[in-house]
Amino acid sequence: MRDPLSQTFAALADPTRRAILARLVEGEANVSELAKPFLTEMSLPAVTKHLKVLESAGLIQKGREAQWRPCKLNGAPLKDAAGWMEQYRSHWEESFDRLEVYLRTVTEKDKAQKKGRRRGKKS
Amino acid sequence: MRDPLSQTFAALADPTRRAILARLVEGEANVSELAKPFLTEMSLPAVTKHLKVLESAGLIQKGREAQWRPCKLNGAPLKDAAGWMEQYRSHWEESFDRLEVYLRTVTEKDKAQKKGRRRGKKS
DNA sequence: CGCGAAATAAACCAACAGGTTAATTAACCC
DNA sequence: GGGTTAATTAACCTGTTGGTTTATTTCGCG
Repeated sequence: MRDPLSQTFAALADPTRRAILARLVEGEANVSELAKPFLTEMSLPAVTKHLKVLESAGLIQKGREAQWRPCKLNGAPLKDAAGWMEQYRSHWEESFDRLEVYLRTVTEKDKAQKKGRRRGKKS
Repeated sequence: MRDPLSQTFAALADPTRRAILARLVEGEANVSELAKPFLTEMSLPAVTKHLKVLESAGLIQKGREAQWRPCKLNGAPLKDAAGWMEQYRSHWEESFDRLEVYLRTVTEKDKAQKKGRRRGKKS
């Protein structure tokens, strides 16, 4: 049993699960509705497993309504994940490396060279 | 070989690797410096492997200086990760569920007026 | 050169992830 | 009760992860 943050990131580290979460933004859906887009690539039990991963990471909550299991998104764990990332914002928001920046300007100059005269410096 | 986003999240889904990134915020460090805090829990080759995961996820860059491999943080991949998450901000920032909101207001009223009028109707 | 330090590579292993098929549970409806 | 649908469980398989220990590479230095 891992720590919650690890569990959250691990749950997000799969495109199927991310797609499920994305679908869930539109609103609740039961298992077979969620599974529909994936049934060409994988079986229903496979989706069930993905849902179990999401659920035990706390990213979704599964209810029960007769034979259906309506799933809904729970964003709470993302808060901690985003919080952890926040600490690195300055490292991605620009110029996380002077050399990188230097190379970018050089590249732009190369491209613009044929008639270069002060092009925009960031696309 | 997975898609970049999955790779990024997978790399973050381990506390050792997150700790290494956190350390790297302070500045560059070579492998044995990075490994030092973990050598009670695991061997050096284990750390090397973690670094390889981080590197192939693009989260660090490893240079070479004589027999040292100075590692530096590269925040770029976190940008996409944070970008993906952004879509869910409203779901964690509050009121991702009406019941939740309802309960919160109830709680606030409880705290604020210490003599409740109209308590919750469902447990 | 030869030694010591930094780091990686190789070979191996246990545990887990992600998928399968087949069987089972649970609920509805006639 | 029996059939149908929704979903899960069970048993199984394969590839990957995260760790180990041992050996090897690469460099600086006296």
